[in-house]
Amino acid sequence: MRSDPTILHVDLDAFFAAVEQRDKPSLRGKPVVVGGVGGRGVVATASYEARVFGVRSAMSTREARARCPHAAYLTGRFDAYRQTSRRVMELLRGLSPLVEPLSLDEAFVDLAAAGLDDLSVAGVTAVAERLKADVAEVTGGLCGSVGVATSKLVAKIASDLDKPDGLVVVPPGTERDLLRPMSVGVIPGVGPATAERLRRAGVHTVQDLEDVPADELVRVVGQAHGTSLYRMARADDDRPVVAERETKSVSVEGTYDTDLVDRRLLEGLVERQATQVAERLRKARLSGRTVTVKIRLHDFTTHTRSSTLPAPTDDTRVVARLARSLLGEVDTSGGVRLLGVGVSGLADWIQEDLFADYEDTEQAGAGSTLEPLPADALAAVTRSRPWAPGMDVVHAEHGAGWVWGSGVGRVTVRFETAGTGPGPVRTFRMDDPALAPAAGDRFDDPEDDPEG
DNA sequence: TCTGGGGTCCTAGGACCC
DNA sequence: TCTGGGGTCCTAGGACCC
Repeated sequence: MRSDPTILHVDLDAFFAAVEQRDKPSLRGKPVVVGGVGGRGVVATASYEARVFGVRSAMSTREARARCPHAAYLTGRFDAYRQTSRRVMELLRGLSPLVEPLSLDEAFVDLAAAGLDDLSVAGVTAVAERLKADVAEVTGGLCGSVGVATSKLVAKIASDLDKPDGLVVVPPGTERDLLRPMSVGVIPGVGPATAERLRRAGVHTVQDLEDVPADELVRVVGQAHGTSLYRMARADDDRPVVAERETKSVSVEGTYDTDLVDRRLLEGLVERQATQVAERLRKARLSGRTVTVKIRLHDFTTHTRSSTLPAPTDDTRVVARLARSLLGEVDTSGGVRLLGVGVSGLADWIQEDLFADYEDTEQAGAGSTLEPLPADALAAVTRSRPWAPGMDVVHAEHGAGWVWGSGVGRVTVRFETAGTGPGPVRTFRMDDPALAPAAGDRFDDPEDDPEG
């Protein structure tokens, strides 16, 4: 916790709905609900006019319609939201170089990095007031609620206290008194499940939480959560504002209006999602090793199946083939309501580096000096693990490697050096096109095989 | 026909290695 | 030959956030 209130949290009020009302004057002053409008949609954001009728985020659209039939129900226009968000984030970065976006409509700003002379309560209040006016100006009239405090925890809670269009600065030294009477649910990370566990232990307020010893908290909610809660209960939070955060995973999922049973349809959908994920990976210049499919069945039970490749990929065919194969490991005969495909284990080396290697090899092989791929290279074929489900494993005499590209009469293999990641790329002549392996196939080194 | 989509982080068990 | 601990990686599931 800092000695001055230098952490600012901004949260744009009813953001998606506010953008819609800004862009469509006929919606101003009226209930607006943005979210899924299909049979299984949920509310992403309700305007304050709709909240009067009890419409809330995460509520099913069906229920929202029952509560507020006369609202305008809109699907999201995310490009517009992103554009507006970008303007706000740029504004914040003009205030301080240290800005941590949490989502399109929320960010922390580190005022200690802003070069301000006056970090008193009055000083940061003036800064926050000016910021709110600037937000309205760059967004075309949107409101943001602002909290300023000595920590992320308290700044975030403060921004929520006077919504909409709020401004709360918490004077240093008053944090614990502010939190004590509040429900434990105000602490980020305490959701319904944790709140229920705490309730059963007799803990309802932050004050109650303060009275629980650390080891008991760990027993009730686990190691990481318990130690963190022990500190949060005391407003003891020194988490820094972090500007850059690495992407850890990329995924696409979809919920269908009716439960799907047809295998061919499911396979087609999963392949399409795999294609979208791979496209997004390439666009972001990322590649990843672990492919996961997510399957939510008719009864809302959710299953995931994942498989990790020896090397990262952003290749549509590799992701699609693996995803389809993982789908096959789950019994979907009762009907599927949601399907998803994700890639994680993202690599710190990017596509550009691979292309550099690949193109070098292509040029090196252009003079028809390619070595033939030995006939026995394709002797053994396995269609299951350990390498990866759905991938053909082929054996070569040239060490362990992955087929990186294959074309007519030609196959390119990127070899691996055991344990150290990507190795050299080599291209071989493929004399029998019928045997041509596909990208993602693995060439295994027979000398590694204990059975010879 | 209650329950989105895109993420992050944690836990727990097993494999494997030293 | 047996016992054992620690670390890392992988997988599955779950809680949580906006």
